[in-house]
Amino acid sequence: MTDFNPKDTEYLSRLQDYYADWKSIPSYARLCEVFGIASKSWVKAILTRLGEAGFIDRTPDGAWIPTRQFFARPLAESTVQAGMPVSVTDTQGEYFVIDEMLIDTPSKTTLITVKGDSMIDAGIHDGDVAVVEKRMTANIGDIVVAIVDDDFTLKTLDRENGEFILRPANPAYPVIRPHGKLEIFGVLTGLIRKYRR
Amino acid sequence: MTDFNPKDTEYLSRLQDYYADWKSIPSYARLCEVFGIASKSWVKAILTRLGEAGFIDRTPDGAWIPTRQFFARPLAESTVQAGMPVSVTDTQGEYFVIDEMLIDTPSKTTLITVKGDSMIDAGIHDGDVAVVEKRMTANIGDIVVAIVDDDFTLKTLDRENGEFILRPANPAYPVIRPHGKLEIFGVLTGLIRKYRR
DNA sequence: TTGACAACAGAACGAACGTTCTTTATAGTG
DNA sequence: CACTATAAAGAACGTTCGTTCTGTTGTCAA
Repeated sequence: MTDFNPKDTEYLSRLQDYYADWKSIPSYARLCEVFGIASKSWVKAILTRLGEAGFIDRTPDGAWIPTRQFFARPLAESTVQAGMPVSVTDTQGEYFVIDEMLIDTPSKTTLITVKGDSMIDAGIHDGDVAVVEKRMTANIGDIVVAIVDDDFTLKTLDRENGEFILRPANPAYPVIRPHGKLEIFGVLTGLIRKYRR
Repeated sequence: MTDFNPKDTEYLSRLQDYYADWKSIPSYARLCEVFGIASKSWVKAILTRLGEAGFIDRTPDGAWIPTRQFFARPLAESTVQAGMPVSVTDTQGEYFVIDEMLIDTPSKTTLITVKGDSMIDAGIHDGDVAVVEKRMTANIGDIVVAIVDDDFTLKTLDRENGEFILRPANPAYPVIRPHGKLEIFGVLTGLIRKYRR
């Protein structure tokens, strides 16, 4: 078995292009066309090398699947200490898939556009998109989407005199003390902001 | 053939969760386990309905693949007017793909982890991930990643007496007045935050 | 010019896969 | 109770898949 060589880079990009189109890694027979070769066994050798290089992996069933590295978005790190900028260290080898980072359980995750500035001190602005994992329990200190009197609100969950309360992150808004029922709709697990360009 | 019914929603969720883990749609046999049923033919019936509902499709080879709708998640809208919560309108039919929303030009986009709190008043916290589109020009008012004296920093671009300056969004930090060269590395186009769970 | 190795091609084979058809269980309805 | 639709189980079958083994071609160096 030979090592991953520059020629395999070409095969990798062909595979990436196919995957971008079809969102799946096809059979060896179809990969012969994709790679422009005629030998299934050689396709297997190529995929094995790509696998050893960390771009693809296999399921317990033996099916080839892309890894994080396959989607390859470089993650750099800007170190700004005490306001004085230090260099961006291009963290080689570290990769990052946005959807995967933000969403663990797709079926339980909802996105909610935030309206209002009642959480502005927590860095949550009007128009931001909140990533909310639907569940009925939360911990003190979590930012939650709560259902109070049949209405939804995004606040920090806290406790006062043994009762749950909902704290805004803006002194201009009052603490919500739900008398009676407090239902949790979900917990804030992520935040997305888009700047107009 | 029956219509897509509420029970299929459960099967769809299972499939989405499996796909989130393995990035592939497995064989009917494995889907029996995933769905918790014992019949391959019924799995096929389910997938056919999911296909007719637009969540999955097939390649020319017959392999099942996810569609855009498969990844898209519902975008709800929480209207919080003047701090008083109003109901979440579950915007039916509106979908949202995070990667696609945040990244227009993948090849020019870099992700940078933010360190420090010099932009905290702009709602950019320590540990947030900045989505940066690499380009050398920017407009006044844009939040930019600038290269000052061979160092990188995230600040708002402004102008003072005909000279470019970099404003932090935190009164505790000084305005940076680069004497001489000011290079723009890129422009902030998005922001991602992950809350620990 | 020969040897060695990398880069494929091709065939053979058993296992797994998708498809189709038939049968069974469950739930609702009149 | 019988009838009907839905939800699933199960078997049977031809095709395709991945795997393995062997054969061929090209290239470069000694």
